[in-house]
Amino acid sequence: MPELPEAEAARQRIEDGALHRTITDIRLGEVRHMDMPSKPDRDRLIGTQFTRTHRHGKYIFVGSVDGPWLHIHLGMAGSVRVMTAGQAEAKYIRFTIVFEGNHRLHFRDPRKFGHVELVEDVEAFITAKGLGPDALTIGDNAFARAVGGTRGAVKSALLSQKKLAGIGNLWADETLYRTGIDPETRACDLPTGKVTDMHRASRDILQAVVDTGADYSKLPGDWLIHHRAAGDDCTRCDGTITKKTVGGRTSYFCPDHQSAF
DNA sequence: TTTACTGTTAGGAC
DNA sequence: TGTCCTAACAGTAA
Repeated sequence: MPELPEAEAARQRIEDGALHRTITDIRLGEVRHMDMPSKPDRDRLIGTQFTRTHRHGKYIFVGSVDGPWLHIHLGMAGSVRVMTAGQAEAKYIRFTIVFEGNHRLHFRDPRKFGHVELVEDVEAFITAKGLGPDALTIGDNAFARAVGGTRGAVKSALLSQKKLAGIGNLWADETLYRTGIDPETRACDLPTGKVTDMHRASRDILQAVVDTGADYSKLPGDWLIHHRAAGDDCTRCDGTITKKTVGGRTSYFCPDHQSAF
């Protein structure tokens, strides 16, 4: 369920298990309708080694010192695993990098919303995509500029990768739940203090999820993530969790303690 | 069998 | 020109 924490966990797995090994082969699985590197692009990587990783929002990059970067986006259901020789293949593997000794980096994506491509320059790529600052490292002022001024629903602002890169549906809801803000509130109507609260909350939430390796079962029981069902009891007041579509996304919130401004 | 889904983006409305 | 919203993408699982 990939948002920033899953992308960071994936980057870490790549960092730990896929660097400094010579690439001997690249295999594609069933990739109809998916964007994947062309044969010439794949051939460019054969014989090289990855030496570094980078992540911006939900976008993952793996690169060598002077070669191109491989960009992986997990989409809606993608995941990355490093496998050693002898480990069984899973289903829905779309892209495999084989290293010497049959060490493998797998990109698994049942729903095929993810993609993989070669990128020459990470900064230029981020600029071209129009991505905002990374949600984990953005400062107070930049956050206020990015999210504070817009006229649409505050939840839509949090979800906009152009304003702020990395927050998805789940952690946008979690942020608003913790800060007591109705997801439909116009961002420009929020008092400055509330915008700061949102920044702190989103950063703390994302960092906490990253710290668990994006294992939701290790997150505290009073988080909204464990109560995303209409009719569940609110864990912060006597209210009831309610479901509503905001900005085209399913949103869970508590109308009792999440107020409009 | 029907419905919902964590992300991104093209295209249209305002 | 800019901002915002909706629909569509593909496949699975409840």
